[in-house]
Amino acid sequence: MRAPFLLRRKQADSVGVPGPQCGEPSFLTRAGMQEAQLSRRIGQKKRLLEAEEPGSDLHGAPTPSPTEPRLGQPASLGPQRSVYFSSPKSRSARLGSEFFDQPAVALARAFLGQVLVRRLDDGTELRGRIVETEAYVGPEDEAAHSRGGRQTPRNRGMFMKPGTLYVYVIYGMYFCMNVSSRGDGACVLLRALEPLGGLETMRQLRNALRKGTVGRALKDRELCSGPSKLCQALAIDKSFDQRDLAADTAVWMEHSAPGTREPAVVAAARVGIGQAGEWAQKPLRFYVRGSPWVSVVDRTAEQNTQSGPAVSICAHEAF
DNA sequence: CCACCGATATACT
DNA sequence: GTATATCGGTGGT
Repeated sequence: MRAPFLLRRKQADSVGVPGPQCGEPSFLTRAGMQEAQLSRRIGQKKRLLEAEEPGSDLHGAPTPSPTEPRLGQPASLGPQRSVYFSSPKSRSARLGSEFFDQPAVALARAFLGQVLVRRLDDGTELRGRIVETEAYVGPEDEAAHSRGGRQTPRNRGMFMKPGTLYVYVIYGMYFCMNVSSRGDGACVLLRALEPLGGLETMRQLRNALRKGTVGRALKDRELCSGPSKLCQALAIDKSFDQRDLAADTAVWMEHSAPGTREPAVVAAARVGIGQAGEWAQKPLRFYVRGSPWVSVVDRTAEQNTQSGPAVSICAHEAF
């Protein structure tokens, strides 16, 4: 049962990381293998992929671009000021540093509806709307990796400037992706996306890493409905740890389309927090009410949350 | 729908 | 050695 998984790993190893990117850390593990593997798979299935997804997926050549200059190009110089009112002309609604500079709870809520974008080495852009997040508020938060002010090589990203990614390995085989917020040791975990573009590539990436039967096709709802699922679907791994979401060329966040209504938000207890005492109960998980893309629905929390459809909450909501 | 289980890197007792 | 911000398969209700 385990054999196919190991086998795939070995094959990927022997193929090796494409590694053309200057500046990419060379200790890439999974995602490096993912992309190597994906390139091969895409080679095989290119026609299939081209048939679907008229928009953004796979317009480029399957060969990886020679370099991926990941430091200091567009975003840091660019149109930082008008994040909220970016001109209709500039296709870039990219969120800049100032957006991430909010306390964890505010940022966790503000993320809902925004679009996470991942550009692969071959130019493929994968997109998903954020529908579920969790806030980890800092050293006082017993459920946070930064509890008690702990700082280790692993969680350093939590203490870096707002917008810094904190990607860590969980249960030995999966990744979770966080964004540092304002406040030392505070961050926001991304838990679920509504996939918007590059779904077939996401399916490939997810399938490539699944153990056991390789056969069955994943439903759209299984692509990004969980913190580690979305990392698989977007090929996010440890090499993304401590990158700047406001400046990186392979991953960034875009403001939701103008005119998009604020989603009704449910506040619920965080998932997978067992031994964190009172902190385990606090409503620090936020998700879009009614979204089918959320990983775990909490009916009780939905009843206790007074927010109905967006129209009726205006008077009462106290963000 | 649910409970159980195994896989297994990292931090901590 | 033990716990963990998970996932997917199996088998039950």
